[in-house]
Amino acid sequence: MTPPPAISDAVTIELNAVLVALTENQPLVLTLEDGALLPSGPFATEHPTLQSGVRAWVERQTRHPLGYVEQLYTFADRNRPASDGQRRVVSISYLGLTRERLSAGARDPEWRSWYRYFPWEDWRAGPSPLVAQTILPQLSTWADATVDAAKQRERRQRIDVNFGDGVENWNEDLILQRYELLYEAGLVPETLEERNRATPPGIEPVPGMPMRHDHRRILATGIARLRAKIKYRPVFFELMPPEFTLLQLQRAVEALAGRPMHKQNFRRLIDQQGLVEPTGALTSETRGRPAKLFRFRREVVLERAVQGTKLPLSRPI
Amino acid sequence: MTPPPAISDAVTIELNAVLVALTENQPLVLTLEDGALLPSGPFATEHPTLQSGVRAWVERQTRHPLGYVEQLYTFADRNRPASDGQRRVVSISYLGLTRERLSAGARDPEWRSWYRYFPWEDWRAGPSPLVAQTILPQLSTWADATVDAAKQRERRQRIDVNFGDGVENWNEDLILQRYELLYEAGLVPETLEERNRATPPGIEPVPGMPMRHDHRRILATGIARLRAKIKYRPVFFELMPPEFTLLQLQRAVEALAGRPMHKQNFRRLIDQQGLVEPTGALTSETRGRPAKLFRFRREVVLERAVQGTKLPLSRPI
DNA sequence: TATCGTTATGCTCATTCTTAGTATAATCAG
DNA sequence: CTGATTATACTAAGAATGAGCATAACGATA
Repeated sequence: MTPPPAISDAVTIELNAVLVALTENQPLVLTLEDGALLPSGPFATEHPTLQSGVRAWVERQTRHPLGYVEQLYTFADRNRPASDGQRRVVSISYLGLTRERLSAGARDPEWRSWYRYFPWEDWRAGPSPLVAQTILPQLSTWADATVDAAKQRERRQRIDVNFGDGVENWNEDLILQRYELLYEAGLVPETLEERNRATPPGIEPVPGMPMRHDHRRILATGIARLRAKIKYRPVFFELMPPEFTLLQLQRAVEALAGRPMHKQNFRRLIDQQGLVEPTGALTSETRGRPAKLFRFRREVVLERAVQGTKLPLSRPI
Repeated sequence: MTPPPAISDAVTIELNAVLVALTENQPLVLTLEDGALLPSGPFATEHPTLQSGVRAWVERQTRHPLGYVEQLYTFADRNRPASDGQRRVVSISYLGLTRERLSAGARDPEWRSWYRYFPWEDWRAGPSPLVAQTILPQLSTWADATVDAAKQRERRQRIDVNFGDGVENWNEDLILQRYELLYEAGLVPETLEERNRATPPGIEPVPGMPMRHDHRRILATGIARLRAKIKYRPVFFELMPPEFTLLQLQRAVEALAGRPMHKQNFRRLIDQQGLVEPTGALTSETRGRPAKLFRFRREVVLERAVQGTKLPLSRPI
């Protein structure tokens, strides 16, 4: 049932990482070559496991310990097929969370806000005008551009599910599906190279940086996973400094989720679940009344494994 | 940053599948060689993508269309390291749901209830006596068997989180963690071969069939993913015949989740969410009052993509 | 120094969701 | 005809959620 693999079926493994950090309320991702690539490395024989392979070269590159690592997805890259005698490449991507950032301002690697790649995903200040003003009109045109009535209906429905009406029914977890829809509609290029070709007439490309290969898609996958995960596992503490105020914590979660949250309810949930404990200290870095400092109660991750976290991610806006 | 991979870093890809079907309220999984292996196949050059590779050989083997396929996990098998000139094997596993089963009663491949591999995971008839009577006592012994007080506390906590007290606080999603804990405690063998060695004194092995390599772990991963998934995506319809009664649907979900559900609330949720529509027909295959037949409203998967399903999986028992 | 803007924090209230039923209907076996 | 069995409608209590009011404590500034 498992015939001995032929030589030609040998592949090379490439590891990709979506490394996330958080600074000044911006969700950052580590990039190379002017933001065009995610860091990647080979999976070599000396690595006992895949995950240790990732940790090894990431920590060597960033010189910072990786707080949390999780496998994202594996795929055989269609953009780099088995050709000219090269072995086929299989990419395994990982999501990593890290508390501190590499030398700020460095060019390569460089931390960039992920909203530079997906500007329409930032709804922290309310519905993104990009969606209502640029994306939806063009998607609408795209939906109408098919003669097949059934197909037209299906397109409209997909648009509706993924983007809502531009004001309501926004689900931040659908970032990957939205990206794929935009790509299908020809509104975003799949790769940097593709962007350099002529833009079809009548199409105004949606803002947002492309990357090489399928790295932008991998990034979308990582963000999607993280956005989904924070709803049932308090992984966001991996991105926080040892001590923080509740507002800082809220801003961090908002940065990841890309949407605002109700302050009082956020606090209620966080301490109802016993996720934090006061350090006893206060801070007055901010302007108003000084806030208590808290630290994460790492124990609860064990205790709570059963229930998970709940976040007041204010329902579909 | 990505040095050209050396020849020695070439690997062979193996695809594994956890194929699930459902018959007479038993969750079935497709196995080979007397239940010792999950079906697996090579990833060959002719396959454009990984998923199409899986579909290709699975459908050839089972002669049934695969309703739903999802990638599970990728890992470099430690049990089959690069040795004697062989290339290292990287396994990519998939979860597949199928509506019909292969020739019933066949020996190879053969459908088996997954509870033969994880008997303690079946709580449909209430708390599994295996947990309270066999597993917990032995885990308790294991926890005490370390002198390090901190470690002891940590072990106790893990046991508590994963198994509850044998009666309450059972979370069906933790099947993988439970399996890993049992393995760590030496209560289940990792492989078939391992079982054949001498059992340590004082340890009564927990019932449940082992498999070869790490296939039992892969199976646990698949079940865990499926149990988690049905809570927010109505994938269980992929396992149902075209028409069914609400009780049949409930029994199906219970078979997957391994726990009983509240009948009235189950129905309420299912139709509140518009997941089904009556066919107009009744059935009296059962003894009592005839039940309406329903069919799945496939459209809602699109409409509902935002919200997902909700199931009255009666809270931690 | 009094006021204002700003942030922190405690508390309430209406609404919705869940859980756990009770009650009644419709069939079959005997 | 009776009891067992399954289907289905409906309800009451409690928990969780979403939204907001009210008050506290600070710095800046008039």
